[in-house]
Amino acid sequence: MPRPRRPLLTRDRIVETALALIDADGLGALSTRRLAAALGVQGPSLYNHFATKDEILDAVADTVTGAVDTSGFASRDWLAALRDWAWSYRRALTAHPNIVPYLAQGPGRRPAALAMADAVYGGLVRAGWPPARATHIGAALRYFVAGSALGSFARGFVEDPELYAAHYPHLRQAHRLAEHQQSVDEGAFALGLDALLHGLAAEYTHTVETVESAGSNG
Amino acid sequence: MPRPRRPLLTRDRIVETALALIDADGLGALSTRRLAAALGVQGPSLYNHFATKDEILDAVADTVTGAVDTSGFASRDWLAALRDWAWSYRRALTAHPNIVPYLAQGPGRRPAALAMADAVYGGLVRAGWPPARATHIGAALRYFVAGSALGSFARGFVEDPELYAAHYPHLRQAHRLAEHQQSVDEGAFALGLDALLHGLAAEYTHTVETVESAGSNG
DNA sequence: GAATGAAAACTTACACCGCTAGTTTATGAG
DNA sequence: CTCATAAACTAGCGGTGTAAGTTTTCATTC
Repeated sequence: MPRPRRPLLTRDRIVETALALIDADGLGALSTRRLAAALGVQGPSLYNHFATKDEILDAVADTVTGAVDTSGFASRDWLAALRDWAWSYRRALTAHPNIVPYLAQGPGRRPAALAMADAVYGGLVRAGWPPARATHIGAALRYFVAGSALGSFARGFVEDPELYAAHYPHLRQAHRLAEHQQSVDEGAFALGLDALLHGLAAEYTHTVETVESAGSNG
Repeated sequence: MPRPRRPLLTRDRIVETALALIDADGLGALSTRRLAAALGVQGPSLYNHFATKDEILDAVADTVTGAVDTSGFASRDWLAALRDWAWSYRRALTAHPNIVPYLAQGPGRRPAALAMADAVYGGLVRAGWPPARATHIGAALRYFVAGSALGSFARGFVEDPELYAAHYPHLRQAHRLAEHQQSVDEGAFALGLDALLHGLAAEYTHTVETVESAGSNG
């Protein structure tokens, strides 16, 4: 089959199908040949649209990150905006958990990740945080969200309860975690996020409001 | 070469060499043939000592996790113990950043990860936290540490400053992040950890101390 | 001490992987 | 109409994890 009258592939169709395969079968199960087959095409044809497989994965990761809502930084106070963003970020990642290990390794050349970082940083600076602090806060929350989406505490626990009872006395009920995985993960996320934001709010009164009053007085 | 008089391989030697290769060249550069060559042996010989490559990686991940110090939970108050543990955990992971993407995906069948979870959970329960809360706190801190070791904010940024200036106004100086990567990451970690612990301390006075006094009064 | 079974190296080989090169033909621009 | 480009193809390279079977040594048992 030579060049077809209507192109069989588009970047969007490739990315869309890749994400569906990753969601269904995991990151390790995505090969260029399998992806091409799902698109009704031979493997190397993908290279007419992307230079490497990693470029495809970057595009997939970017569409996932693109679903994150940072609009709160334009309309709400910084604390509420951070909370909204963190939850939206978490929802976007847990909707496609299999791509998270790839996605979590830095923003790279992915526009959506950079736009997100830009919005968060800008919102915090506008709220009065010193630039260095704004960078740290954005990074800290990203760590927390990415970590929570990547390494579910419950996932990967073994079935046999005896194994835990014998060696790890406090994990006697660990096998129950699998049943409640989602609620454990969400509970841990909610608790950790609240604690983080509580701590940041305290820091804010010390750092920003003190500086502001000192500045207006001097 | 048939069976040698003295075994050429041991599990320990395999794990040690695998970690060295991963540290040097990254996770993706570790193949069974390359690992075997570094050990002076042919590829399939590894399968006399490990059933799969993943089993080797699990063992590597477990030795890294084994370096984490949880002794604080036996000797210090829970807040100090959590802080010590989190820093030790972070140091253990950042000493071998290339294995983190593999390691961060849950405790699985790795004894050191399970022992760590057991120590943290036990320490928190002993301090008076309700079991469910103890689970959540341990998970939340693990999210944060793993996320910080995995997805450095700075790593992966592109060289060209113009690229950022044009599209992401607030990230105008983002290219500088690469220069200060380590200090940004450590600063973000320190700030986030302090905020998290600050929030947990506040929660503790509400949850545990209130319950205890109510219990002693009732 | 001989016999035997497991252990630990080997070689060979399979199916799959990402990707390159070169071919063919349809498209769209001049 | 010409022609470079685009988008599909086929063939194939070097690499991957690992299964299968071979050989020899070690460790154990009679």
